[in-house]
Amino acid sequence: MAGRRPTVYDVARQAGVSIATVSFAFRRPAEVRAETREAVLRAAQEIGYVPSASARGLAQRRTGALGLHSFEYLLDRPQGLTEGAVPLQVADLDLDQDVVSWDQLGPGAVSGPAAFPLYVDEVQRGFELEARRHGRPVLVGRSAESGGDVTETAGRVDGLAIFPGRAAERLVREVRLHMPVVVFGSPPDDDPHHHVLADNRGGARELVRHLVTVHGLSDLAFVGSQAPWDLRERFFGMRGELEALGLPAPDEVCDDTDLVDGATFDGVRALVTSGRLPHALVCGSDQVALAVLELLAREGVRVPEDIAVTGFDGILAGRLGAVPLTTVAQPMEAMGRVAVHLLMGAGDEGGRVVRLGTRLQVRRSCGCSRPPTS
Amino acid sequence: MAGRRPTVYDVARQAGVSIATVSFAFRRPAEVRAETREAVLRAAQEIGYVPSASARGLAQRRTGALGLHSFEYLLDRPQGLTEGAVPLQVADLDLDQDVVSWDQLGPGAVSGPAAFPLYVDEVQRGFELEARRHGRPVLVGRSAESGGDVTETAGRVDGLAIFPGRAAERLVREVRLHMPVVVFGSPPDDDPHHHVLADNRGGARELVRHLVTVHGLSDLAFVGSQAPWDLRERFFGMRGELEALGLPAPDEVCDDTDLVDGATFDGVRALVTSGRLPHALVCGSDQVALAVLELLAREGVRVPEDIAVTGFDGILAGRLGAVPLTTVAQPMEAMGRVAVHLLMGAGDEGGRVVRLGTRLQVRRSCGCSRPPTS
DNA sequence: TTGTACGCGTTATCAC
DNA sequence: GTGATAACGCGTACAA
Repeated sequence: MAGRRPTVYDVARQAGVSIATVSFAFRRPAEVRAETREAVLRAAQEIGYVPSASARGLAQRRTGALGLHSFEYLLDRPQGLTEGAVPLQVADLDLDQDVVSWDQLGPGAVSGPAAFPLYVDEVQRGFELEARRHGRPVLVGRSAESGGDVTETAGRVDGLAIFPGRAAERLVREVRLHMPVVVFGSPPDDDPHHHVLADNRGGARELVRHLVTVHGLSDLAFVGSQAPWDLRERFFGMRGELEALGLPAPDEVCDDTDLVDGATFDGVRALVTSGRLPHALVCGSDQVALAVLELLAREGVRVPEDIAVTGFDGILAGRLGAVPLTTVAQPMEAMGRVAVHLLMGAGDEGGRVVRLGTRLQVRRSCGCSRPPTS
Repeated sequence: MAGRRPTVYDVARQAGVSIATVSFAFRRPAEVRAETREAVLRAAQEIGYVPSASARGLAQRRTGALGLHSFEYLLDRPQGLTEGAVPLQVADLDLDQDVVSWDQLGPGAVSGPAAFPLYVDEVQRGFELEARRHGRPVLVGRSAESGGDVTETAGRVDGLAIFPGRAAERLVREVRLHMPVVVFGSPPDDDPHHHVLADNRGGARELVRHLVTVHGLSDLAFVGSQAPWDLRERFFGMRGELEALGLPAPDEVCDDTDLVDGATFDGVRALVTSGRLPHALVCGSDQVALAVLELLAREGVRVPEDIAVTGFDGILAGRLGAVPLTTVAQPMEAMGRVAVHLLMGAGDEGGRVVRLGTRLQVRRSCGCSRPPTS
């Protein structure tokens, strides 16, 4: 297994040719005599030659790979929708047993509700699928919100898609990467990057229209931090639709909790204890909505009987709880695919903005008993 | 955006130092005078310097990344559990519209039942999480079952985990990669690779015990190709437990359909039309089980009233159908994490076998009405 | 502390 | 068709 990795020189010696011929045999097989080619390939096979992507990348000035970098705020527990989820500590396991029993693995081992793919994961899925269609390997990099790490990822790829996360929006705007860059869900400023985003305002408006016109709810409150641009857009969308419907719109969100470990949701909690609940809590994202559902359940508030709750994103976890979540779905796989498409478009010079439509997904948490769509 | 990428030479010139100093400023900041370091970093920032991983990898003889390569049989439609799923064709989209409406995206856009993460995806998730804990970027490569592509992935990483898929087992055994390698779910032969696998026999036995002792079912039939090693193990496990319980065990599977596009399941179909159904269909994997459930539903056979159906793996999709699937869950996230752990263990020389325990997940499809576990 | 020079394994441009 | 040989950008002895 170990030992020095064989190089073109080793193959050349083994086959009795020069390194140029070896390179040709691999890259332009047609321009090499058949027997020489055979000999080279056989030699390579025998000694276990694996071309070094580093050397190739250096010589060609391109790596051939595409990158996807996420800035994450829940760094080592992205798998947990709720607090307290402890990732599996592999180092603590005794792997030499005959069978490492399930019980030793703890909750981090299984696809429980805490292990569903989140927003980023579902977009990543589309990214990987599309990249594979182009024959490109994908490099997945993740980091906390410091800037250095993104160049770490960037150095390995020919094009990069970025999830700026909660607070890296400015950082991403400033970084200069000298390669095609796609930014997800971030305001399309005058930066040189491509932008792929969902129609946040439109989606929020459609959702609000449903709550108002179908369920007759008029007193809506928004839950979710206003730091990320897309959540602000959703709040604006909600206000815009309320006004368009002739209803009073709140000036502020009722709870701007940031979804970090141990988020308390004081605003929602205050509403509950005051006993003056609004008709609906419009949450800025599915993850926020799921946390709110959990909180309400603990407090004995029934959804949707006592109050409606909605999300935004359309992640799988929303379908699976005791109260399936009404939400605005983003076309996550499509967003990932579009990002690859933009990165592969060598011609254009960046700065494109692709806005994808959303779809209202009516489930139980808004009060619909027999959802028209699943 | 475009233009030549800045190098250490550019930074050095800009900062008025030598390239060695630039390199030091990044890699051993302590050994460089503070002001020089500042100057270098500022210069780098200004001109948008991104270190080339290719050059670095070449110089250090290691890339710093870990790889995960899957051989897949459903190459461009891994998202579909059923046939006919057509992936989104990004190239056909007009991305210059104000908003690309949802309807233009087609079914490939959304997390529908056809977009759930499959076995490979869930293991990959654990792999990525653990890799990030070690600060390693992950390179995801996928290919059909030809051998060349795996070296393509291998050339880019310091350690590689491989899903051999349906038929690449032998190929993987023969390839010599000169780096730590982990193989998932493949027989632990005398190859130099590490192996991470689930306790297939044990899991199958526990499942059969449940069917026999709790539900009183005795006539069990196995569904699923016997080409992959782990499916064979599961069939052996089933037979072993039946014999241990004093029941007759089938010599052969009742249907060895390979799960490819347009799989017909003639064996199952024959049982249905003959009217002589066994008590239970023990399927070799969840994906097979879900396809069988679909077939039975079309044929008007009720599950679990007319027949019990079980799976193996524990993928999310199994929880979500009309009839939630009783299955044997593998600790998929844990398997991914363990793989990284092994790849990072520089000391040992390969050939370790880690077998992880499974867990019976009782849901509706076996006939349990109020599942003891979710 | 900082600079010079060589090596890392490929690709590609030339001669032959 | 094949063989020398010069980049490619960075790390790092070694020298200064």
